[in-house]
Amino acid sequence: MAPKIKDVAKKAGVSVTTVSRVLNGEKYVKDDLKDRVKRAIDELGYTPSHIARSLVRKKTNLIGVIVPDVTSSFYSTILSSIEKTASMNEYNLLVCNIIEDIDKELKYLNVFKEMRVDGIIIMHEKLNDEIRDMIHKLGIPIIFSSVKPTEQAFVSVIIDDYTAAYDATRYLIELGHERIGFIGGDMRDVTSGQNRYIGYCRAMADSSLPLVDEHVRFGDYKTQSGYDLIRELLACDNRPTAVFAVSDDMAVGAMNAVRDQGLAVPDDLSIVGFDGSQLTELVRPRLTSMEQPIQEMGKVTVEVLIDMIMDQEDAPRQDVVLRHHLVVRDSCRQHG
Amino acid sequence: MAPKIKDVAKKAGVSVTTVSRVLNGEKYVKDDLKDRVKRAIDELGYTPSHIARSLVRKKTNLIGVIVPDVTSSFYSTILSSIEKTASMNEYNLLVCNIIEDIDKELKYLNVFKEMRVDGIIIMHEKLNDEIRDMIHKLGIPIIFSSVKPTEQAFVSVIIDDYTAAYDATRYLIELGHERIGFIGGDMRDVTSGQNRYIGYCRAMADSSLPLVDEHVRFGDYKTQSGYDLIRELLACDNRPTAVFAVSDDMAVGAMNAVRDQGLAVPDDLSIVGFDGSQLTELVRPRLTSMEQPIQEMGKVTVEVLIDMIMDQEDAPRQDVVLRHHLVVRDSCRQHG
DNA sequence: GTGAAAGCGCTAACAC
DNA sequence: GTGTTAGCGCTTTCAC
Repeated sequence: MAPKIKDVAKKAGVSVTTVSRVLNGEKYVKDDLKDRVKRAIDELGYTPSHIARSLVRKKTNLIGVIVPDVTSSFYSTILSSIEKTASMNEYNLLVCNIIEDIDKELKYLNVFKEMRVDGIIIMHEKLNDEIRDMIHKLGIPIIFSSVKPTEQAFVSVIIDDYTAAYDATRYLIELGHERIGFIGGDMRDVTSGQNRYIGYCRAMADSSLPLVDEHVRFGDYKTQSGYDLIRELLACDNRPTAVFAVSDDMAVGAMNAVRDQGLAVPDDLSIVGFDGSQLTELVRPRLTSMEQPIQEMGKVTVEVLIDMIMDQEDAPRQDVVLRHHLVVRDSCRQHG
Repeated sequence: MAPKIKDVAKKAGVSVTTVSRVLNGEKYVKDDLKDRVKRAIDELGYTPSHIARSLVRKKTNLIGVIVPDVTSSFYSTILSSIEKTASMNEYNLLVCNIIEDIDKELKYLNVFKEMRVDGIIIMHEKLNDEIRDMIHKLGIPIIFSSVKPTEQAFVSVIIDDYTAAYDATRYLIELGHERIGFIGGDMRDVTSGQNRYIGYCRAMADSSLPLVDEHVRFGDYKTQSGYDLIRELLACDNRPTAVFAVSDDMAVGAMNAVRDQGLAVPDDLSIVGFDGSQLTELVRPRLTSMEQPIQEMGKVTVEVLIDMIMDQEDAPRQDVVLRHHLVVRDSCRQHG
């Protein structure tokens, strides 16, 4: 069995308290004792048990993270930033990949509770009643990243999705496009579904451009859905000359569909994506996209969460709204 | 504070032992007591502390995972499969994303030790002496996934990289190509560096095709490196008509470089990738690739690791070698 | 069938 | 400065 603190104490000829003290860097230990303890620790290859520590300290330094899909370019990037920031602050991650499996999410939420994680990060907004209920009862600091659930009580780190979508659409309008299609997400999602759709609508209306029902389609943010939806758009008579897709994955699917139909981006169709994921630089033509500050979003999420964890007062929290910006690449061109 | 087993016992009017018994599904409890306990648990919203349990059971149901880069298409997919399998078996994941940071890896290995994780999964083979030493001393079951370190003692779940590379090269040869370039990985890596290179060399030699130094380049598996290396290849006089890249990421970088030079895949250059990641279907032309059974690899890794964890005897283990196969898509064409 | 009590490995009063 | 000891929340002999 692994050596315990008692073994170290015996070997160093001191009490366990003293060992505990040098372990925790307290000062009230004479140098020679400290040295003896350190030597004993080295010789025994002793590593304190985080389990036992957590039990008495009532703090695990664990953060539970619920990710919709780690294989997505957007989420894996934000996860990587979360992990980096957590690690720098001595926190460790318990990762749950839900893939739209509500049972799995509930199960994990329960695991997080059993594990007594110090905080939880959630990156989706498809909260059904059961989940919402569970979250409220948990009594553990929770933060949402990249989404803002309807409940005002939850704190989020997000961008202004409405304005970002408005700006993206506006960009196409300024390029001279008038028939601009929209490839949307799930309208049950407020942040990434509704807000982006409304931003698009508003930009169109503000320029007195008509909203054509046929040019507006909703999917699930994924490549395949972008692919399928664009084929529908292309089949319209009087098809759009430009399209705004609410995720880069969808935009890439759209690009592929255009190409597979023997047409070209941006000559036959201009496309602007959303997220600013790695994909934008990976495809040809490179994808113009409304960029979310993904790295920063992950970083800030963890920092605010740790703040919440440390805060005894449980002070009320504001959402953090980060800045978006359009990165122009090669997937759009001037029209007419 | 969260209710504890004692609170449940009091509320149900039984001893903590009895509560513990119904918690752990033992049979020697009368039905009416069992009911009372269950009701008390519900009313209190009691969830047993995994921490306290781990302490006494000496089992955490935690698996530490060391991933080179979660944002890579290959690793995020295998991670997702690992997470799924672990979760199904009641194990949770502590994820470490190292990004070639050896200090971070050492730190995490230490965290894994402190946390008393039940097992560790490592997905790279760049083990320096310090890490190797640490791993040996750990005394925790360890398994390598997708790589096989030099030490025979470590167990791995892999494909036969040598033969896979041989087969990939062979495919290009059978298409009539004779000047076949190679875009390799890090030659310090046995599995994905050396073995794939040797497979390529052997396939060329077996067909009496010359190995042209200029046509062989080494990088770091990433898109950018594929991009840069292919530009070098294209600059050669008598440039290759086909290229084998040892990762899909590199292959995609290569495709982009070809296109950015005003050339076309596969007309001017045939490209075969390696991994069978999601990227293969995302790019145009779609990428022909030597596919690793990524999902299965993750699944088997976890299953074997759990076997090792459960096994008191510490029985010697064999590596698991899974089957590779070439998936032909649109990035290669017949030559001459 | 059920409960009392010891102990898992550690920290933190409290005493000296 | 250092050591004794009482828990942290649970499981598990061992008695009844």
